[in-house]
Amino acid sequence: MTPLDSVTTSELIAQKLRHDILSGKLKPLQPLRQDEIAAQMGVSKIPTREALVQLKTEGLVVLHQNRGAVVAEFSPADVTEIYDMRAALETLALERAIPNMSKADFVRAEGLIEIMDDERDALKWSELNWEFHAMLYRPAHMPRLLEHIRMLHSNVARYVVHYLTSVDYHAEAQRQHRLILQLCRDGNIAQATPQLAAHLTQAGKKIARFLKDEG
Amino acid sequence: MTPLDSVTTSELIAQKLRHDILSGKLKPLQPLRQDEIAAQMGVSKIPTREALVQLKTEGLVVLHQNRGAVVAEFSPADVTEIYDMRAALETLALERAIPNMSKADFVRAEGLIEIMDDERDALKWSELNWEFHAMLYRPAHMPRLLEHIRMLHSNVARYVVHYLTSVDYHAEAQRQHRLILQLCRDGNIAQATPQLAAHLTQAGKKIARFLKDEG
DNA sequence: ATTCGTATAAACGTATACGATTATACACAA
DNA sequence: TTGTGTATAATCGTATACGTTTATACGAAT
Repeated sequence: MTPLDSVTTSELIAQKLRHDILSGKLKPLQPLRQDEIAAQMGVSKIPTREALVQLKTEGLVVLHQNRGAVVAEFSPADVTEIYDMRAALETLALERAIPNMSKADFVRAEGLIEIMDDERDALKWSELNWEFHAMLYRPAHMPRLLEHIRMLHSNVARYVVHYLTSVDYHAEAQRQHRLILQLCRDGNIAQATPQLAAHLTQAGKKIARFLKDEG
Repeated sequence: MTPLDSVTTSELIAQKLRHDILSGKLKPLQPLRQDEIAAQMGVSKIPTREALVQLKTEGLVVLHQNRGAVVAEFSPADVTEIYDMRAALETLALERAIPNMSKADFVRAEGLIEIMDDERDALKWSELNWEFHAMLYRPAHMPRLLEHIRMLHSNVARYVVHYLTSVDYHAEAQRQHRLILQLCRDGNIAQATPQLAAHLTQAGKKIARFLKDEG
């Protein structure tokens, strides 16, 4: 809007909607009306529409022809599918990253784990969790791969937050994080990747079951 | 435009642009001007913009703030990265699909291979090649996974077509296709998935090297 | 000659406006 | 009461219009 915003209005709206969806403020199947969002943000519908197109391809909203957009809902089967994809892609990323990891990477990863020990807010913990994983994968120097993983992660982040607020999974997750990090330090690709895969598919199953149980 | 088109104008434009990019009619780094495209299609800029946003997230175009869109260019490193991702995701899909394959699936897959034997047009061959691979993965019943694979495939399709018009890779690819299909018939997941991975990474390396050599 | 600044044109991003589609409410008939 | 048709409102999708940003051409200064 103002001449100084170096980022486009569409992207600002997409960021806000993304945040509201991931934090749970906007719930699955909730309709997202263009006029309403535009008015609330003080802009017109057009950047709003472009933001919705963006979020559609990210998998966070679903668009129906002439019937508007709703927040995407994921079935338990969808969640396990996404975690299976994550396991496939993240093991690839880790495998390629380990040979390139530096001492500084290990220090920062360890620092993140320690911060996570004390973080009680589920949403913030989830963000730190992503940052930890991303740190493990960045040394692979595969930007497209990282972006795909980020999108998959953000697809299930809502459910992770929801799960974490009900069940205390932190301790077990942290134990696995420390184990994986140690295997990275050792340069032990052969054990690190299956450990990561197990970490992810286990989490996926837990969350899918949780979703199923609560109906 | 007319009241009868059941698909949105944005999607029509996206389809046309996608086709023109994949077929090589629009070349890497070529600018895509909104006004020009809109005038050429006889519509306004707005659906054109939405189509470009869509194609951006598919990785086929790159958008620069206030400087418009260009057809995405992939470096050799990008191509190998995408093939590595494909190998990871497609082996997952195949592994989950094999237990669900039916006799009809095998018949149709074999039919596709035979059609491909006689197809000389590189673009059409590439489309048939995708159809063959998709057929192997559909029984997995993982729609999100299939969609991700489709996007990755379309990202490199241009370069595959380019490669195929210069180098005769058909015979070797067909041999590998027949081998993989036979392993699927046998229900031999343990051999089918590494064979598929080899098929893909080999193709990726060949195409990346080809790109590098021709500058 | 090269560099810098300015004017002009081209292209982008968004607000407004309007026709088309879908949902909702209500009357009427079975 | 229940179902069906129609009128009305709400919402979507796109064209037009306009201000802003970026690129290009040209002239002045070093």
